[in-house]
Amino acid sequence: MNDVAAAAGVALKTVSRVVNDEPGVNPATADRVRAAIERLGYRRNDSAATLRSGRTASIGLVIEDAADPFYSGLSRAVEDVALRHGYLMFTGSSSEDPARERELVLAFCARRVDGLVIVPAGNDHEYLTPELDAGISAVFADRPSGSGRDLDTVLCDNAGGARSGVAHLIAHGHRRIGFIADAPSIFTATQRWYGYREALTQAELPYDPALIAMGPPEPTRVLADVERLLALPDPPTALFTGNGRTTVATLRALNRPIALVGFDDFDLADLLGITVVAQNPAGLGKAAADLLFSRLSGNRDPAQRRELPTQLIARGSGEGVFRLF
Amino acid sequence: MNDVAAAAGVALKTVSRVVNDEPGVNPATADRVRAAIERLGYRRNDSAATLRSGRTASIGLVIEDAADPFYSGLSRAVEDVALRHGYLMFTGSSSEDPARERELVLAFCARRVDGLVIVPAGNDHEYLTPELDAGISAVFADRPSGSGRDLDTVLCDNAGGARSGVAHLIAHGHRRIGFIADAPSIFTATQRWYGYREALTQAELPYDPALIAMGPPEPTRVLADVERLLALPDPPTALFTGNGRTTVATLRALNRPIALVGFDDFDLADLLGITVVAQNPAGLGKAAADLLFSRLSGNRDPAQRRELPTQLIARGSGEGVFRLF
DNA sequence: TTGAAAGCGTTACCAG
DNA sequence: CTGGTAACGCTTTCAA
Repeated sequence: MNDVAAAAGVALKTVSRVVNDEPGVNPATADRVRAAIERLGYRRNDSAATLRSGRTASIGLVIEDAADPFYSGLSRAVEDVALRHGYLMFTGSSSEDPARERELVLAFCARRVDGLVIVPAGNDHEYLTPELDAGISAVFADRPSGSGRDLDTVLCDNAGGARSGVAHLIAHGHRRIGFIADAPSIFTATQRWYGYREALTQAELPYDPALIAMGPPEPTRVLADVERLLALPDPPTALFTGNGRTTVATLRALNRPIALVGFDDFDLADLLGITVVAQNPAGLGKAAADLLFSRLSGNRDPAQRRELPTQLIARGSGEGVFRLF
Repeated sequence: MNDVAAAAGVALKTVSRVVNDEPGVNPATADRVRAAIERLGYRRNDSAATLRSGRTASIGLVIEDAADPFYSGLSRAVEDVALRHGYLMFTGSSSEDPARERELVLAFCARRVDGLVIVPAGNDHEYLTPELDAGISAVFADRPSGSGRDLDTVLCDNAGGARSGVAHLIAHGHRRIGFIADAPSIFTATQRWYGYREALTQAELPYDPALIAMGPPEPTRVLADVERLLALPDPPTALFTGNGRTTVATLRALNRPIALVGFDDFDLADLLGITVVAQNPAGLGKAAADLLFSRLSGNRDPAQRRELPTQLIARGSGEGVFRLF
């Protein structure tokens, strides 16, 4: 910038004004400066600007896995909002590891991001307190935090969605419905389990623990659980699966038709004729990012918790019409 | 850092040494410094470190769309390599818009990233020259650049993959094979088209332009093209589709069985029984990132171009066994 | 409309 | 092993 100033025959500050589109520069002078910038191939060093001004115009996003379609949809939505605000985005995948989540978040904070969107892998967010005190804003998406300061949170209606999916199966005459989902340690899995039970209660159906299969999302585990459920003396006539990965693993594990509704929509579910309770990953990301940017522009309201609706999409597998076998 | 130094009763420089794990600090002194750091909740400001040292320990990744499974797989692989090296990653989606690609890249450069992995949306990368001169490393992934300096490039074997897929259909007796793909302006589409023609030539089959349908990846366009091909007086008995999105759009457009092989594997292709030529997005990302980090650690060899192999996975649709209809 | 000087928080360099 | 001082490239503040 010094060189540019010298080349253009103006003061450093004037170059700064031109670079930042600040008002109050003679157009002719500005043109001269811009010519010098072009000629010297000058590019502003944002680190220096950050150091002085304290604002980086960047945010950090921590998700579970960038390669998972649900989180990549969320990620793209956050990115779009950020870019519209002129912000850049750091991304990191926690792989469901609280320590890695923490490292990523703190590394982003050391880079002095202005804000964070976090899909919590862990439950404890005390480690955020010093950063929040230092003025960094943060929003939780997809899952809430169990501890630490009360922060903006955007979730989907997990319990309600599961309730509607299970109620749909009940409406089609099913009385024994298997529930296959992630481990209860995962917030969303527990909420959907809760919705499953609510639907049974509303229909005055008994709750049978033998029909519940919650555990890690590995295909082999799901396969074993599907086989266990179907081998019961009084087997389920329908299955409700707790998320996209589980639905797909279940489909791969099945070798004969059975009524099925899955939480999460996924690509090609339409061609396979799978009835799903769809949530909206992009909507979740957009809502979280919008909330973050309202904080960044000064919103000091109490922390809010938003819950996005789900949508039941009937495609056959929940209504006794099977394409897959 | 000043406060920490005061609290620990040492000089600024000593704190810096402790923070950066530099050798030559008395362990007792170091402990005292660390205690002060803990007590004051101090976090190093990376912007200032960057300003002084010139290294940011961060890279930028520009892909076509973070929500696309192919690019999200690539993205996750790049991220893993970066994190293993202690680097953070900026991500941006170009949406196939050269101007947006350029803006993202230059914004990353203004943040003084040490390196870039770029999936080119545009063909002209002259704009990179000043950045490269300034010492930033860059690697192209998935597609090469048409102009600008010769840079490391990682591609998959597009022509060879298409050739093997089409040859597979020919081996199963097909003599008229439709080719549905992205517009010829996309490098990968053109390469695969080339492979398609090679396979015909090798089998001494005629090339019929009426069987070619290249254009934007919109479902409506694909639908129209599928209908056009099937309505030909001498319609194709098989289709070769040029990428994952096109394959899925084609499947949605079909209403009766026809032999089909698609470029790109995708989730659930196994359940749908779709034969594909699989490329490896994670492998592409890893190779590109490895190449970038070898440059960052001083490798000054001439730019290299790597081509990753593809793999034909037969699942039925290419062999006359259909699950979908 | 323009400029000069101070200072952001760190690391580099040289001295002790 | 430890410390002082300069400097990184910019923005802020104040003055002209």
